[in-house]
Amino acid sequence: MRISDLSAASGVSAQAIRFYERRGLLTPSAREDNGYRRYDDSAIARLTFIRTAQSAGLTLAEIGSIISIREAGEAPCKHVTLLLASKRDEIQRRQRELALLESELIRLIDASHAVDPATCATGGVCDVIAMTSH
Amino acid sequence: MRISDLSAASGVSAQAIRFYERRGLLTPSAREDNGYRRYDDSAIARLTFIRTAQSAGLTLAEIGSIISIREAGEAPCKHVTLLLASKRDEIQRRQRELALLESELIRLIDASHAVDPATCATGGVCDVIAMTSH
DNA sequence: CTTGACCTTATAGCGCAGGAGAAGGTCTAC
DNA sequence: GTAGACCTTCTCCTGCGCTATAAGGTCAAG
Repeated sequence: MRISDLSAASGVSAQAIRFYERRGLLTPSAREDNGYRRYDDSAIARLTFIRTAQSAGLTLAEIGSIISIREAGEAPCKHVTLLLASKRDEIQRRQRELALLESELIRLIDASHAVDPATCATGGVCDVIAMTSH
Repeated sequence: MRISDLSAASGVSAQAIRFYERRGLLTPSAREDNGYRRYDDSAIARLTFIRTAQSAGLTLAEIGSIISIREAGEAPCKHVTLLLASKRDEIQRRQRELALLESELIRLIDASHAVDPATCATGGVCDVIAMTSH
């Protein structure tokens, strides 16, 4: 299988496949005499794994760390569990940040209805923005 | 006032101030004979405005659009209200995405407890990740 | 023998908000 | 006169995940 076949079979662009290779996520099983990359079917499964892990919110670096452990002959289970838990924590942190920002925005939008364009912030830029609770 | 004075008065680095200038957010009131930037007190208020708007989730481009309207002699109220509303929508979209991702992660973490490292995914990389609901 | 479809590498760019550093000019104090 | 504290412009670097382009090699069909 050559790179365009792998691309067609996996739905991942050839450029992205080469990019993953540079990141250590997927190595061709061999090279042809002319230097072309050669892949076997396991490459399709590998790309599926990468895309699935991405959809679970993992970065390529994190995905690479899982693959490294597996290729070192160990089971990455414990590592994966820790990774997923820290990702969950990160997302929950981010959710709290967004909730704060959302309520702030709603407050500002409410306040904006009470502002008169004719007299607002003639010295500054915008009175509504200035009402942000810092 | 020179750039380092403005930096000290505002808490914004001199490099960031120059960066804002390139983005059209803050122009020095004049240049000294030697080319040094000169600022008056309104620059402090302008930087405070920029930082406040940033904390409300606006990008520099969006902040610049508000400033442009004000400098064109108009009140940016309507524009600001629209901007804040679309920002709120964007954040709510992002919140929904994160909530989905969070429940997915929690599901995977739960499932990971049932996996045996000795027998998991010997052909692939990781069974837990593969359980992601696509 | 040339066209066209593939492949290779290397490099640059996106958006976002700056930070870091080079290479040089300027001004004051000692 | 020289140290050092400013200032100027310029370009590159960061993280993230690619995409796009250039410049060239390879191979089968017509």
